[in-house]
Amino acid sequence: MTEPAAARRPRADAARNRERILEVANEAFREGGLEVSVAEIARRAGVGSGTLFRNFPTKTDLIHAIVEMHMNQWLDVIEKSLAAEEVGPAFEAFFERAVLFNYLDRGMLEAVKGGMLNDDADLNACKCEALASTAKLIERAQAAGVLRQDLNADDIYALAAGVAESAHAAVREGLADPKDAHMRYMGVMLAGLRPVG
Amino acid sequence: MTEPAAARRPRADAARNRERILEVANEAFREGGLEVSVAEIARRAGVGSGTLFRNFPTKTDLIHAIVEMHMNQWLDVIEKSLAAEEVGPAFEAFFERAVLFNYLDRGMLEAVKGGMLNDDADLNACKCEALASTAKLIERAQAAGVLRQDLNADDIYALAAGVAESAHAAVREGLADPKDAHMRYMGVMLAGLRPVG
DNA sequence: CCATAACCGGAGCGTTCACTCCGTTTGTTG
DNA sequence: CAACAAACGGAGTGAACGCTCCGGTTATGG
Repeated sequence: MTEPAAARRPRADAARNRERILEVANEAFREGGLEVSVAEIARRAGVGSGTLFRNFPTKTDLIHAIVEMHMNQWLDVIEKSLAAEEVGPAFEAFFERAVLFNYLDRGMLEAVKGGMLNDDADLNACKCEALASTAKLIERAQAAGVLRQDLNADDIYALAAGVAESAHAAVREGLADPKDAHMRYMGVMLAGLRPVG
Repeated sequence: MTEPAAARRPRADAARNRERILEVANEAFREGGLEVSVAEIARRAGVGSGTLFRNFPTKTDLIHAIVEMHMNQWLDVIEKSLAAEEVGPAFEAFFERAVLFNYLDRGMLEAVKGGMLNDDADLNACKCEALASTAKLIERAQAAGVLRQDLNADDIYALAAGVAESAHAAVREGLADPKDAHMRYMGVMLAGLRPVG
């Protein structure tokens, strides 16, 4: 009986390289979108492309790893929002963070728009968990009378992505400072989200 | 004294090919975005790539021609909206068309997001004319008390693009039928656009 | 300190893209 | 209808991309 999946700890330099690649790729995708080349990432990380592909056999694998990282961070955000006391401000703060999440990271935005969360089993699990938790948050807000009844968790994310896109447009046209452009249309959208009547 | 820019009328088949290329490219970019290859467009138009490049020396030139076409159509829409009688419904109908305009054409959306309207003098002129006319429409709506005061023409287009993006997200998640997805968040946005108080 | 396996870098491969070049075909004109 | 310029099409070019391969290097356990 050999040990089939012993998976001994990797060499120290290898582990360091893997972390550095993830770090650099995250930054590169955030600023330049997913079309940043693998060679460029390897160069910035100070490794050869061979090393990169040993850790992530395809570019898609690398992207998936980073997206999963972000999804886990996002799950934390949702949990913290669920723990908040006042329902109304909690929902508004949550929505702001959702817009910011979509606004700050070009790569993540492109990954979600490309349907990447449905391609991978792990990512899909994250997505489902996020949607379930978000649904709770939304139901509370609706029960408290601070959110329209005709919207579900998917709608909220779709709208957040839209506001982020509007913010990008505002930056492009010189209407807003990139630092706080995500807030430019927050007032409009929050007004639209309140119950009618 | 020779005639330096006589520009004699092109051959009949050449004119036909040029029109067919524009037609096919328009459809291809609308459905597939700007990354559709030039070879693919030539194939669908039933011409060689040489013929395509003789009419449009670069891919960018072809895109510019199509974008200009759409901008002229859009200028007509604005003029018609300005001619309408009732200010409130006119503005809402205009905003719906703006969302639809961004929703229906992937290529156009990408071109605008890529800042293409600023790269070319003709396109920039169209853009400026559109913004000026739209500003009139907006000022009337604001004067009639049906639109927030803190938004200008650029803002309205940024918001319309955002709603279109949200609609695409809704289609992706299976929330809406592609045929009328652009209407899914219209109620939310129009509520947000009304003056506060 | 040495043997060895794990790890490294980057040259090279196959593909795709925008774009060019040129021998052939075709519409036009007198 | 003939002769010519205009237009055609598609093979070919160079650059960029994701990815593979392998001879050299280095961390690590005994």
